[in-house]
Order: sequence, then C-alpha cells, then structure tokens
Amino acid sequence: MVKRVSVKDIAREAGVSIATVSYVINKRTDQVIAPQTVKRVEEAVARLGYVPNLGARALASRKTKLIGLMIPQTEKEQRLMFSNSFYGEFLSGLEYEASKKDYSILISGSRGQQSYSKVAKTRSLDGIVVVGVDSPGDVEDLKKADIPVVLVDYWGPETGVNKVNIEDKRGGYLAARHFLDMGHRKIALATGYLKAQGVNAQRHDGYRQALQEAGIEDDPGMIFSGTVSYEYGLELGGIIASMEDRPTAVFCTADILALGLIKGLAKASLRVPEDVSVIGFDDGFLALAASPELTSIRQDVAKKAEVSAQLLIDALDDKGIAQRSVVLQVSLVERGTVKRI
Amino acid sequence: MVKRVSVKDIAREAGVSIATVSYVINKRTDQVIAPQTVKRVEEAVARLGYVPNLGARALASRKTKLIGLMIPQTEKEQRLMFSNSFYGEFLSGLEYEASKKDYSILISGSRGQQSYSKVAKTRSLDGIVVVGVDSPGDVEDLKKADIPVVLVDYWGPETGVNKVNIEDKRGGYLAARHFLDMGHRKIALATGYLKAQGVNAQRHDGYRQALQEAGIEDDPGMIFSGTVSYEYGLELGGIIASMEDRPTAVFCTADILALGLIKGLAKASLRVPEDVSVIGFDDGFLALAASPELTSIRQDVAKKAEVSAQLLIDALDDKGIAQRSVVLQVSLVERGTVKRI
DNA sequence: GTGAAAGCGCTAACAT
DNA sequence: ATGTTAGCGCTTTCAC
Repeated sequence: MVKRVSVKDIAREAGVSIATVSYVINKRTDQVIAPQTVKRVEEAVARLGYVPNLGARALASRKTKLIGLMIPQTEKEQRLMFSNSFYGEFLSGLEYEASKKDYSILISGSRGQQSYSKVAKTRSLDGIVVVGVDSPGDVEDLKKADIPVVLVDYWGPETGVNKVNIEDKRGGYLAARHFLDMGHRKIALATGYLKAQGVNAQRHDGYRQALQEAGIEDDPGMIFSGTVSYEYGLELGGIIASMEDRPTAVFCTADILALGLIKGLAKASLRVPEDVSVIGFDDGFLALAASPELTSIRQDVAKKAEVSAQLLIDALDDKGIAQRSVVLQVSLVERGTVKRI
Repeated sequence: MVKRVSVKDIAREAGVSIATVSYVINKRTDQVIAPQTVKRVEEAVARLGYVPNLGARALASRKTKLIGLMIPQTEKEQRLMFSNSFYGEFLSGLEYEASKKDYSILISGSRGQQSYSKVAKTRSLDGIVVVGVDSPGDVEDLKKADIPVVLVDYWGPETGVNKVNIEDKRGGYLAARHFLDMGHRKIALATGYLKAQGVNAQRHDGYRQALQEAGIEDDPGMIFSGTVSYEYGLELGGIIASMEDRPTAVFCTADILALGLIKGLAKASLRVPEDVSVIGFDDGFLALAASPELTSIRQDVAKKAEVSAQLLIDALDDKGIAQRSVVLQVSLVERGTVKRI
C-alpha cells in the first residue's frame, strides 16, 4: 500500500498541529479556529488529497459509522436469502437512507458460531438491523452487543429494542375477508414456516380470524407451510390440484409463492382464477408480472427500510438505546386472480 | 459502551504479555508458544469472552478483511439497483464465498463525490468488486485505490485489474441464431443502454453478427434501448404492438425486460409466442415464472459471484494486484416463447 | 486559538 | 519461548 496521507502530513503541510487539523476536518463548533487557519488546513487537505481513515477514527472516537444488516440464510447452503427480492429492495432502501448520514452498510448472516453480537463486536458496529429474527434466543444474543437494534418483521414481546413491522395480521384478515366476500368458503393458506413470533404466524392469525367470523371452522388440511420460494409454490400447485376436496381459493403469504403456485396449478391444467382464486402478499413487481396480474396485499418495502434506518440513526444520535415500535399499513390491491363464485 | 475486553485484559488474566496473547489469538506458526501457555491464554479468552476488534487490528496490520461491493444506482433516485434480482443473487454468492475466508462485505454505490477510490480509502477496503462499471473514468479512479479490483460485466481494455464476464456476445448470437433457425427474419432487440464497454453492447454485437450472417441488414428501427426494468419492457410491448411493420421476434437482454414486454404485448392483445416470439437473458427464476415459460440465455450468477470472490481473495493473499480474466459460459435454454414460422 | 500528549486495541520488530 | 516497545491514524482532554 502506498503511503497514506494522514493528519500528520496535513499538519506539516499547513504548519499547524494535528489537533488543529482534527478540529477543522470535523468542523467542530466547540472549538474556535481562526478562519485563515481553517483555510490553510483545507487547502492542504485538497492539495494532498487527504481522506480520513474511518478505522482509525473509530478507534479513537468509538464510532464506526457502520450499520450491520443481518439477513436470514437459506437452510441448505447458508447463503443469504437474496433470492427473495424483498431483501434486495430492503437493503437498497436502507443503504439509501443510511448513506445520507454517512453510514455504511455491512452485510452479514449468522453462520455457525458467528452470532449477531459477535459480528457486532468484532466489527464495532454502531447499530444493527435484523430482518426476520429467527428465535427469541437471537434477540437475547443481540442485546449483548449493547448497541441500538432494529428488529424488522419480528413480533416478539421483547423490550429494549426498536421494532418495525407491517400490519401482518390485518393483511391476512383482508385477504381471507376478500375471498369470503367473493363467495369462497374453502380457503387454503400457503405460507413459509409458522414461527411463533414471525410474520407468517400473524398473517395466519388474521386469516383464521376472518374465517372464524364467517363461521368456518379450522381445517388443518387447508394449511400448507414450507419455504418461501417459487419452488415450494410450484410443488403446492401440484398438491392442491390433486386434492379431492380442493380449495377454491389460496392465500399465499408471499407473491413469489403465489407465482409458483399458479404455475403449479397450470401444470395440472387448473386455471387462475377460473378454477382456483389466489391472493399474494407483498405486491412487488412480481404481482404485475404474473398473468393474470396478481391480487395481493400491498406492503411498502422502501418505507419499511426508511423507517428502520430512521429509528436506528435516531437512536445512534441520542447516544441511548431508544425503544420504539412502528407498524406500517397494508392494503388489498385487487387485480385479476380472484373470481366471484 | 460497556468496557471492552481487550488483549490487555487477557494478558493480565493469563499472566502473560500482550504480544503472547496476540500470537496465540492469531495462531501464528512462526512463533513458537508453549502448549500450556496457549492453553492459559485460550482459557482466559473464553472466560472473559474476548472478541478481537478488527478495526484496531486493521490499524496495526493494514488489513481490514473488508471487501467492498459496488452496485450501480438507479438514475432517478440514486438507490442501489437491487430491484433487479441479479444483484441480490450476486451479493448472496459473494458474501458466501468471502465469509469462508473471514471477509465481510461492505455495500456501497458511488454517489456524488463519493468515488469508488474514496470509499475504498476511507473504509480501508482490502479489495473491491464492481458490478457494471459505468465508464472508463471509473476504472481509472478505481486504480487510485491501489488495491485488488474485480470488474464484473465490463468489457473495457484496461489492464491491471481482474475481470469476470460471461459470453455476452455469444449469448446474443445464440438468441438471434435461434430465432433465425425458427424461421424469423424480423428480429428486434430490447436492451438496456448500449454503453460502449457494457454487456449490452456485446449482446447487441452477437445479435447483429447472427443477422448479418443470415444476410439481414441492420435496421435501427429494430433496436430498442432503455432501462433494464419491468416498466420499460411493458412500455416496449405497447410500442412494438402498434408498429406497422412489426417484428415477429424480440430478443430481450434481461428476463425482467422480457416479462414486461410479454405483459405489454398482452395488453395490446398480442400473444406470445403465437404473435410474437421472445427470448430473454439470465434465465433466473423469472424465466420459469413467466407464462409461457421463457426461452432464455442462461448465465450462472452464483458462479459469477464465486469466481469474483476467488479472484479477489487470491489477489489479496498474494499481496500483489494480480490480473486475471475469466469468461463464463452461457447457453440457450429452450422453453415456450419461441414459435417456428 | 492552538498545541502537546495520552490513548483507543492491536501487530510486529526487536530484545531477552 | 516470551516480553518490551513503537507505532497504525485519529480524537480528546488539558495546557498554554
């Protein structure tokens, strides 16, 4: 590595001390520096092409300006789950907001003994955003890091952390309610795993509540739970097509699941919505790419990311571990995959 | 922040010097430490729950174990382009490979005066991967960072950097050739912007070569260039549908473009492949989600990411800025969107 | 207004 | 086989 330009070099070049250089670089208002000194330093900075070394700054100031984004991993291979475009979109929004305040994003999973808190300490993260916490144990671990935390898509009761959610339960309710309004009675649910504190359990709750209100009793045979993937949807399409007492409608807790399902049904010569009605969840561009276009529960992922960044950065600014909880709205977007019967 | 456990604490606890602690922690083979001393240190580490501070280590060793991933930004809002799932998949693969060697990934764009080289210096990145370099100027800038670089999807002539590409030109050739073999003569191209050193220009070249070989002369009216997005595809669908001398086939340089196009055509009551044949590029899950399933040029994104990580880490290990170039294969995957005429 | 000096946590000569 | 010590580049009291 070529010789780095450091504060020392700037100090020499400008004929001042390194402390003064530091004051100028950080535009500190509590230190009064003569305007001409400021100018000399700034010129030296420009002339020598100085850029601060955030690592060194972090060591001295205990602030890295680094935010960790923890993403769930695929079961088989332990790869970060960016196949689901939801995560990419979230990252995109988070980075956008964070960069406005000069924070960078470090991506990580929690592989093996690489726990969240360990990554946080090793990398001296200022704060951490976790999407889809796996278990309450993870939250406990996270607290050990002793930095502001934002939990996204997690419905656990824990306090002392920030939370960002959407109205998952209402989403499930809206979907099932819509099916009911359209005359359906046999309504299936296709979902990711139903972890106790996860979003799917909430969506399931909402779905069930709507059915109950309509006097329809629980039918475990109508609940299909697996991975949130196109492949699982595809598989389900085949399974549902071959059921003897087939549902007339299926609520999928993710658009990607719905697309797979529609394809799976098509392979079994079942058409949507003529034979089976479908509602998805997310309402990303996938919903529009489907044919017919997918009726779906809309959530605003960019907003979710923006709010997450805001809560975290606010907490970081306050120097305290704030605790807030935000729940964003969802809505039903009607398109072409639900038929009145 | 609670008191951090440092090497000093471990040294005191184990009754050794901090140098010894460092040696043990880093399992250095050039230093011989008595087994029992190693044991004492390791016990102290476990007892006190010590985790190294990579920031401090970086300052002393000049290695951050940080790899920067630079992603193109959307024009309007300057958000990282994770809407295209290609980038998410790439990130996923890169992180997976990098984490095996204890490297973390820092995500960044190049907003405003935040040039690649500046980010690299500020964050003391060990190496950098840039997907879809914008301009030759960026490459020049990148070299200023003076660290190993991997350029992905960039066909410039620059030396001194690693490059990872796929057979873009051959992909374009295969697509056009296939249309020709199926009897098509009026073949349009739908693509992202044709930057001189970009992948689209290559795919365009291959497409054109195939047409030329078939004695078909260039027709600028058959080239449609815009953003790589579902929306642009949609728009094109409408435009193409209303052409008086409409093409019978369209080669899209991205699946997402093809999906939009198919939908746009459908809105104009044109069916694929009955009225218009379509071939996409990437062959990700979108190709399967389309109906009918999309004929597409397949590329292996996970492999691309893996190779990128490998080239970079090799260069990092060698302490030199190696220079290698890898070109991965593509192939035509026939599905249901091309009709023989 | 500005500077001297300590120290953040760690590595790497160089001693011993 | 282990310890001493000098930084890495920066911020931050505390003097002057």
